[in-house]
Amino acid sequence: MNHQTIKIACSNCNMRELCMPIGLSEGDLDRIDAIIGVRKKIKRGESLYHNGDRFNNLYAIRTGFFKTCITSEDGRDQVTGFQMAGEVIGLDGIVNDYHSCDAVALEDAEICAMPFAQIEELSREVVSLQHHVHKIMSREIVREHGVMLLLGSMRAEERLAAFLLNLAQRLHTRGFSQSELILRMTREEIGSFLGLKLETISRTFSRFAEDGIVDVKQRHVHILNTQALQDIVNPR
Amino acid sequence: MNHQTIKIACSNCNMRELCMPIGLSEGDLDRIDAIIGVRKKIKRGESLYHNGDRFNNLYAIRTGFFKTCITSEDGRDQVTGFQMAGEVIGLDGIVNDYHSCDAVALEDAEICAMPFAQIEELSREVVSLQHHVHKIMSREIVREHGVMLLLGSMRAEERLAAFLLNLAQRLHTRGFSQSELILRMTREEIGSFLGLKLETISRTFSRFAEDGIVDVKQRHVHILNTQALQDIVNPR
DNA sequence: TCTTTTTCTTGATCCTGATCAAATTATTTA
DNA sequence: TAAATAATTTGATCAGGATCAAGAAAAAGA
Repeated sequence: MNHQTIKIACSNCNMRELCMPIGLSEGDLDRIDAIIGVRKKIKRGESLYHNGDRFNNLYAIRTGFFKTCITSEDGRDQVTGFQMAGEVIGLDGIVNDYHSCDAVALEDAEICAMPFAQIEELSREVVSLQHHVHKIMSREIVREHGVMLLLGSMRAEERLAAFLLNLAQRLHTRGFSQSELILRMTREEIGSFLGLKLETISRTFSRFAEDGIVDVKQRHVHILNTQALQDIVNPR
Repeated sequence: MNHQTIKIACSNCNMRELCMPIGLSEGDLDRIDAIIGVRKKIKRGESLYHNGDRFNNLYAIRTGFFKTCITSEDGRDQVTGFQMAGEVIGLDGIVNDYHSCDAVALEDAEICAMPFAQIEELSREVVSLQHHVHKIMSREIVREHGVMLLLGSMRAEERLAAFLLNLAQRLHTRGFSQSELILRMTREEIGSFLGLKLETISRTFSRFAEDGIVDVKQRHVHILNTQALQDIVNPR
C-alpha cells in the first residue's frame, strides 16, 4: 500500500464519521476500506449517474456538491435534493437495479464508489455496517417527509427560510460557519427544489434582505438573524 | 402449531408476494414466519404508532388501509402517504430509534408486527431477505421522489389525476377493479397529501365528473376514462 | 480585455387555488 | 328514528405566486 492510497483511505478520510459507522474495529475498517472501488473526480456540470443508468454503486461524496433531480415523461423537472461531502447518494437505484434520477455535480467533486453487492456482502458480517446502511436509507426517507411537509404546506418565505436554515446547519456540521454560506446552485435550481419559480426565489431573497434578515450578494449569503428565519418557518 | 396459527402464517398469507421475497425455500420461509411477532387488529381511527413512539417493529399490512402523517412544531399537518395491504410501514423509525410520523388506520385493519432487530439478524443469513429489505426502503425513497415531483411541479388537476391513477393501479395489483374504487380517506386527507385544500379537491372532482372522466358519488369513484387522466398528468 | 452567455433582479399583470361562507348530504350517536 | 356531528359541495372573493418582459450584473469564453 503506497502513501497515496493510504492518504485517501476511509481510515484517513475526514468525512468518515459522516459516511461510515462509528466505533469500528481496526479490522472492520480495513475491510470497508477494501470495498471502496473507484475514487473519481467529477467536474462541475458533469453527472455522476443518469436516470436509466444501471445501478452498481452507492457513492460517498468526499468533496464537492451535488444535486439530484428527476424528469417526468413530459419534461417536468424536479430537484429532489442537494448533497454535500459526507453524504451518500445512489439509494434510488437499489429497487429496480437502475437509477431513477440524475446526480449532477454543482462544483468540482470527488466521490468514492462503493459496489453495492459488496456492501451487502460485508454488511452480513459487520453488524454495525448493516445498521449504518439501514439508518442512511431511513434518514433519507425521513428527510423526504420533511420536504413533503415543506412543499405541501409552506408558503414561499417559509420554504426559503427552511432551506437556508437546513443548508447552514449541514455546513456547520462540516465545520463551516453557520451564518455565512455560498450557494452552489442557481435560483432556478433552488426554485425547482422548493416548488417555486426563480423569480419568486429572487424576490424572496430581496425581501429577506430588506428586512435585515440576510445579506445576499449573488451566491454569497450571510444570515444576520437566524431566529427570524426560524420564526418564519415556525410561526407561533 | 394449531390450525389458527397456521392459517395466518406468511406461508398462507395471500399478501406474501407483496411483502415477502419471492422464491424462498421452505426452510427460510419458516424462519421468516417465526419472526412475525404480534398479529394485531387496528380499528378505524386508531393509530398503529405515533410520532415519538419507540421504534421496535416494521409492520406488514395484512388488511385495511392506513395513512401516515407528520405534524410540524407549529401544528402544520402533512399526510405523507396512504398504505394498503401488502405494504410495509414503519421505516421512518429506523434512523433515530423512534417514529417520526403517525400511522393511522382509515379502515379496520390487521397488521403483522416484525421486530426489526430480528429482521436484521435473519437478513444477515438469508440473502434474499436482505435484498428485499433494501428494495423496500429504496422503493419508498423513489416513491417519495415522485411525490416531490407532484407537489413541486403539478397543478391541482394534474395532482388529483396522478393520485387516482396511482390508487387504481395499486388496487388493481391486489386484484380489485382498475376502474372502480372506494376512497378510504376524506377530501381533507387527500388535500393534505396533495398539498391542496379540501375545497379544491371537491371542485376538481366535480370538474372531472362534468368532463365525463370519472363518476364520483362520495367515496365511490368510477374511472370512466383512464386515458384522459393520463393525458392530464402528462400533457403532450 | 472584450464579447457572449448565463444568471439575477425588478416591474406589471394575470390566474390558480386559498379563504370565507352557507347549504346539503352522510354518518354517528343518543 | 331523531338529533347531532362530520363531510362534502358550491359560490363569491381574495391573494400569493406565476408569467411575461426588460434590463443589469456576473461568469465564461474568445
